[in-house]
Amino acid sequence: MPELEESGSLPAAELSDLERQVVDFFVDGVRVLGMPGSVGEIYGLLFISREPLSLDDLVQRLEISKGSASQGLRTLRGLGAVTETEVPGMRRTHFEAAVDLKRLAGGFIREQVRPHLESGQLKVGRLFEAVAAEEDRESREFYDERVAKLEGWMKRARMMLPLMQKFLGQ
Amino acid sequence: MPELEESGSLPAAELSDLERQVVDFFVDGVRVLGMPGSVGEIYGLLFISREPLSLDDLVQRLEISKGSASQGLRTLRGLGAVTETEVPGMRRTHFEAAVDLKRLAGGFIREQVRPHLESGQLKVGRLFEAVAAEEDRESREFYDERVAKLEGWMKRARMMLPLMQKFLGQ
DNA sequence: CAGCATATTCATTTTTCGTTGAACAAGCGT
DNA sequence: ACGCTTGTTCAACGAAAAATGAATATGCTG
Repeated sequence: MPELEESGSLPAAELSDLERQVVDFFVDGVRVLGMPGSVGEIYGLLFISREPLSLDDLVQRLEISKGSASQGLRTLRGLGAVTETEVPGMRRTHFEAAVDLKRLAGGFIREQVRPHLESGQLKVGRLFEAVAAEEDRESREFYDERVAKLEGWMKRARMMLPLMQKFLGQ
Repeated sequence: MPELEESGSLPAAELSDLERQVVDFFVDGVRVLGMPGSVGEIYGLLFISREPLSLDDLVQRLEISKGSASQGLRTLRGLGAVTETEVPGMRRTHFEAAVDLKRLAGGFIREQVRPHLESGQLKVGRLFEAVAAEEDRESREFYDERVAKLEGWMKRARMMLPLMQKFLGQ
């Protein structure tokens, strides 16, 4: 009795050698960026798939839970790293990987980088207030210089973002 | 009986408001970069200290274990983010924060970024081999295009490093 | 609108990662 | 050489993050 694999919803073929390697590549990649490995698995498999995959495809082929798949897809959608596509005649929604580097970088910066830079800026503001409360003049001057340096670093970081995007954009 | 606080090695003053804020600022900062919070605590306190601190100073003021302090300092030294200084008449070695952005960024790139990019490059090489093993011509062409795209991304990432360093340098 | 297929949520379990602290090592001063 | 101060290592522990899967929600389709 031969095992079928598609159309219906059956035994879920194991990942090929190539697929496994690509998935692992992206697992490492997203880990470096501070995201859970399952996000990398999902993006990796979509990246190397010739056709869009459904949530259930991902669950079966990657052997992860529906919960992980759902949450991972939400994250990737938020980043603009996957897009939903309607596959004619199929009910469930399918996903494919966005492979435009500019878009990917933009999503990451928007979702993961900017929020930190913004909250950092707020904190620097509060730091200046804390410095002003210092009584001793020499200490205050030292602290002020340090916090000013911090402010400069943050400014540079903010300036670098558009630069990066420009560089990555084709 | 008044509590003394310095020279000897006694009760370890609590962090001031300013110190606490700076420490927290760097805890967040290094977390974003994927490092343990204690590394941020240590760097933060050194950053806002007018004089170099010993390992024991860090243990007492931050209320962390010697183990964390030792390991954190090792990490920071590896990054070039702290330097050892000899304080005359004191046996134990003291540390101060390096506050040159170029140096900090360089250390981070060298220790944390480059290794990943290099192993990534190796993996892309193996991916091309795996693609070559694909029998079906159309599939092979698709896979080859995708892996080539990956290779391009890695190349861009490598090109961006010197750009960043140049931008951050002075 | 009943019944089924699909997707999300979230309390619980599992795994990963960081911290602790005691044991150990290194080296200075007497 | 010995004791004492300082620093490192590492097994065990604990906290935090991720994965799971059952319960719940959503919404087609007939």
